[in-house]
Parts: sequence; structure tokens; C-alpha cells
Amino acid sequence: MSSSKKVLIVDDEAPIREMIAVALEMAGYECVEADSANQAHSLIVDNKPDMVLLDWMMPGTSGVEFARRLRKDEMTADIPIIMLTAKGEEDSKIKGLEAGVDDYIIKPFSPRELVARLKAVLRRTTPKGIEEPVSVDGLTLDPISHRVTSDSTPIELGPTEFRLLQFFMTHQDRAYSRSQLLDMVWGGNVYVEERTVDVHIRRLRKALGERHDYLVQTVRGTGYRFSAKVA
Amino acid sequence: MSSSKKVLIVDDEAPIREMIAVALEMAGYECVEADSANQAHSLIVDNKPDMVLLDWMMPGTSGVEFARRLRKDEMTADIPIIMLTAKGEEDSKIKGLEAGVDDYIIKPFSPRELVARLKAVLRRTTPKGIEEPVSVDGLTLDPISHRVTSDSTPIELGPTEFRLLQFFMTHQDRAYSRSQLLDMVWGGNVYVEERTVDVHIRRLRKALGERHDYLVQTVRGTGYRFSAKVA
DNA sequence: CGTCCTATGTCATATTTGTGTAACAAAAAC
DNA sequence: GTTTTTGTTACACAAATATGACATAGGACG
Repeated sequence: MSSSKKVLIVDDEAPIREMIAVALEMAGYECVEADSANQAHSLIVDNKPDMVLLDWMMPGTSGVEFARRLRKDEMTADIPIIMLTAKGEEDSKIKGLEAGVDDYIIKPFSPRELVARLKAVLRRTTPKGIEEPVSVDGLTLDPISHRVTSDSTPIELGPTEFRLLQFFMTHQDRAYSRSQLLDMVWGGNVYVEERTVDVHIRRLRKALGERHDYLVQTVRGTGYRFSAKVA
Repeated sequence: MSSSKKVLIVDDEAPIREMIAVALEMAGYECVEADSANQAHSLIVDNKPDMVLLDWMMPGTSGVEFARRLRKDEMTADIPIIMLTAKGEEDSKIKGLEAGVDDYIIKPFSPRELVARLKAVLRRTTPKGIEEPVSVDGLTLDPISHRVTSDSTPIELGPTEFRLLQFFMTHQDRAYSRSQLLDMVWGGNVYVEERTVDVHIRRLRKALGERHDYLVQTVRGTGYRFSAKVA
């Protein structure tokens, strides 16, 4: 169900994008398309794709440049990137890898090859950060089973609270403003009152119970922070 | 939050500009208005806005054309642009994004949506300064986690004291008058008594404790100074 | 299709915490 | 010893956050 991965295709030529999109959709992926780096950036912020397919040659901001930019920003740094390069631009391989892309494919390629590589990259990048259980004090969040336990006792969390906690546990000791949290947990361009964050923080704390609610800390005038250190 | 962002509104219809201006000012933005591309251009040069809201349909130079022009000029190339388009001009979306605008909003829109999108765009275009922790003697201030520790022991600080300390630690060995401190820490346009600074200095010293309060030094007849050297 | 849920966002209201000021004490300067 | 300047404290009010209640949207399920 929700396991279908979202792929962003960035290429300035519409027909190529279409071809790729069709191939991927047949393989069970969800596709979003962009024809420029700028548009791609907005779409990444809004849609949070699991993977970016990036054309090496593009008018305006080039693929490599864009890849580098994505890597720099914490928010987009761990989205896997596969670079599409035309034959003969072999050394783009070098630059691409320098920019931190995860794989590159030389055009022309078969849909089959594309899907195979995409799977491979997802397989080796996905387990890295997102699928490992995180644990603090006696609180454990397991992304695989989608479960949270406090000293081995299961905790009931709503979807939003789960994502919030997951984000917090993977970004500890750092103060986030309400709008940053909205970006990271809710996704970009949702228009939701900032105060709504408070309410979900409240729900999360309540669910964590006395044993663990100290982990979610208020930073007056700024926002919230998740930390095992007490003040 | 120190400096409110400046937004230039470009639309040929005054009432619409007004409406937008009101909405944005309520949300804490500063507004400048222009009714044509030409006027807009001078205003951009003079006022250096942080963001341009651009109507797609305008007599004379159209919005897209203007956007393109702005992008070409190195001086104005990285000012974010949000395009306002009327409903039905859906494909202007394409052209707009090609011209390098950062987002587009379809009229009619709610003030709320406008503000939300504006925020989102500013958030993702404003480069976040890399904030390094500062440390003196055994006192450490970490802007990321928004935390202060004295020999690894957390210290409780109110928002103002935090900003004050942050300012001091990044501007050491220099005496500041009370009014300078008000400017730098409180922000330029607030009216508060100068003596208020004394009180916050007091609070800061108290929070720092015996171990570190020597760092905040009184400079008689002048103001205060933060320094590891003793007088 | 309705009905019963759950999850979510928003509001109104409490509660907590921060801030600026004034008044007085203490220290320097003169 | 008087005059400035700074330190300290208490306090009222302002601002930010916490909390509980409510409305609604969408899903599951009959």
C-alpha cells in the first residue's frame, strides 16, 4: 500500500520523462516529473520523493550542480539520486560521484535496466537511516514494525505523532521551530497553523507518559527539541 | 525574527495590491508596491526586497517576461519570485517555472495560502547560516540545540539572556553601550529603557553562576563587555 | 450508501514563563 | 560627603505555551 515508492524524474525533455514514468509506473512506482532544477526543488520539498532520477544535461542549473545542492541541504541530503547521462559523457561519472550521487545510468538504457538499478539503489540506501530501530533511554521506535515501546510496553501513537517522534529521534539535540517541524514532518506547502504543532507535541507527550515525556522539551521563543539530556 | 522580510508586490490593479499588502503586513512582512514592471525594477534596485510577488497578466511587460529579465541579471537573479496567475491560465505554470519562478499561486487565493507559500519559499531559498558552537573557558553555547552549558552542566536561560550571551560570545573583548546592546540584541526598533539592559545583565550573570559570571564585565560610564581576561 | 470510527486541525481558555520598570541599595567617582 | 553610576529586587503586565473541547474529513465496514 503505502510501500509504493515515489520517484521524481528530472529531465528537460518531456518525451523522455514520459517514457521513464511509464516504465516505472508499470513496475509499481509512483512518479512525479520536473523539467528543471527549480521545479524539481519545489517538488522535492512538497512531495518528499524517495528517489530522484536526474538528467545530467539540463538548461539552467545542470544535474551535477543540482545534485550537489541537494546534498548540502540537510533536508534533502539523504534522498538517493541516480544520474542519467548520455553516452560519451563518461567523465560525468566522476563528477557525479563526487557530487554524491548513488548511481548513474548511461543513455540509452532499457526500462528493465533502469528499474533494476533503481531497486538496487533503494535497497542499499533505504535500510541505512530510515529502517533501523532507534532507541533512547527505554524508549524504542521501530520503523519496520511501525511500533513504539516504552520499556518493552507498547505505546499507541497516531500517524502524525509517530512521524513526529521518528523525526525527533533521528534528529536529537537540536531545536526546531514550529515551521521547520511542519516542513519536516508534515511536508512542505501544507498550510496548517503553527500552533497545531503544539497540539501534536501535547499528544505525543501524553502518549509517552511520565516515564518519557521529558524527552520532548520546550525551547521557549523557539520551538521544541528532543533530547535525553535534562535541563 | 530580528529583521522582517521585505516583499515587493507587482500588480497593475491597486485594490489587489492593497489586499495582499494588508494580509502580508498582518503576518509581519514589510511591503512595497509597484504597478508595472518598470516601476518594479527601480524599486528592486532601491529597496532590495527579499521576495517578489508578480502578477502574470500585466499591461506592458508581462510577468513572465519580467521574471525572465530578473533571472538574467546577476544582481537580481536570486531574489525569489512567486507568480500570481488567474484561474484557467494553468499552463502559465509551465512557462512560469521555466522562467525560473519559485512558486505560483492561482487567483483567487486566501491570504492564508499566500502567507503559507511565501513562508515556504523563503524557507527554502534563504540559506541557513552554519552555526557553530562557541566556547570560552568552560562555558559553551550551542546555537543548534539552543543550549548553554557550564562545564557540561546545562544552564537555564530565558530567550533574551540567550541572545545576549550569544551576541557577547561572538563579539568578545569589546565594550558595548547599553543602546548598542539594545540595537544588537533586542533589535533596532524597540523602545525600552536603557536600564533594562542592566537587569538582563544581572539575570545573565546570575544564570552563569560564580563559575562564569566574571566573563560579563562592567565598563563604568560606558556599558558592558564580555571577556575571558580579567581586569 | 449510510454509520461509526479515528485522526487531525483549530479554537478558546488556562497556565506558565518572560519582560520591562520603578524603587531602593550599594559602589564608585569626585 | 555628595553625586553618579550600577546592582538588586519585587512586581505588574505581556507573551508564549499547554490543555481540553469541538468540528470535520475521510476510512472502514456493514
